[in-house]
Amino acid sequence: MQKTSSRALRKFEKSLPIALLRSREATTRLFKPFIDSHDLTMPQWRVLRALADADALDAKTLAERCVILPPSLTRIFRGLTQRGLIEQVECNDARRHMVRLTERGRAMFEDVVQESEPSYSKLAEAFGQERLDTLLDLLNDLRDTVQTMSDAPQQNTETRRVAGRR
Amino acid sequence: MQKTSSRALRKFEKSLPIALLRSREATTRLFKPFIDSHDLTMPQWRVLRALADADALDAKTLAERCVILPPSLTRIFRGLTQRGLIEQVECNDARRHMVRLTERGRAMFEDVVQESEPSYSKLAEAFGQERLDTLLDLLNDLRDTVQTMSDAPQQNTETRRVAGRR
DNA sequence: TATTGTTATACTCTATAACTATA
DNA sequence: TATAGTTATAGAGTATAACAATA
Repeated sequence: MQKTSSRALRKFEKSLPIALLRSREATTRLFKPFIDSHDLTMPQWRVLRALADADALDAKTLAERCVILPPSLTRIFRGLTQRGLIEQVECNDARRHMVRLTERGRAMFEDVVQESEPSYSKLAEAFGQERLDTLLDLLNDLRDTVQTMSDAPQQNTETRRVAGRR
Repeated sequence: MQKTSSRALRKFEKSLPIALLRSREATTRLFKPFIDSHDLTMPQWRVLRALADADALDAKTLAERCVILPPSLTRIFRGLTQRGLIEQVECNDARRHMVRLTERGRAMFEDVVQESEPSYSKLAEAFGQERLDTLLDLLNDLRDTVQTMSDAPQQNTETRRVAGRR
């Protein structure tokens, strides 16, 4: 097995943003019940997930990694702090709002990971672990590529005029 | 070039739903200006995009393809119809709300495609057309795989107990 | 009786700007 | 003067349930 593709894609399926959205929707639907059962929203879960890999992170980093705008993050901090899942950490730079998981927060994170593991294994088996790894690599590289493009958007003056409206 | 991966992924980057979200966010940011300049929201654009590949589609199909819930789609139909971009089509089954692009709608679609083409080309060049094709195949296959899993979620009774909370 | 879509409602997220505090 | 984060606010999407119309 391990085919890369067995059928031609319809035109609609060649749209990258839409393909990403639909794949995410399907994948999320698979794991969302485990998030829901702990009364977490998906953005809240992303914050816990990000903090689980780090000792502590500031709001700016979390906003970037979790794709959450600062105003939303402020609200999310409030909710997670009130529930005792995260706590603020002192920081040299007093402007920064640094947070980390509490013990309770880490326990909840581990619970969710453990409960969703069977679904992940089934997915890895059905889709292929190798292809899953390839997909993750491509996704992360794509993001890096686009971000690099955005950082230096006007390197090629040849293309500049094309952006103009008719 | 055309490397599959040059660096080890951080733990956080191995989360499939999050990787999909971040890649989509980056990709969308690249193309969103062209949607914005026509006063379209992303969901509205997805509807136009889906209709551009078909003669006419009903609400249910559009909801699935565009990842939009029925209540949102009702509102989107209203907005696009008022602007003369889509129109209702008669249908044998009177329950179905079938729509298609108007000439004006198709013209706007073509405008957006044409204006965003340079950005797409730059991305394809920077990321590699082959890898982009591979990514699209993997994304669409992933979606199919998950949907198949969801259709028959309890085939393996061995895993059923694991879903229980402790 | 099942399906399709709309309406109603509550909540959350998105997005921008204005503001505060700190560097 | 620039940066980090919060507050305020408007708008759009998310999600469910209840309903109407049709099959």
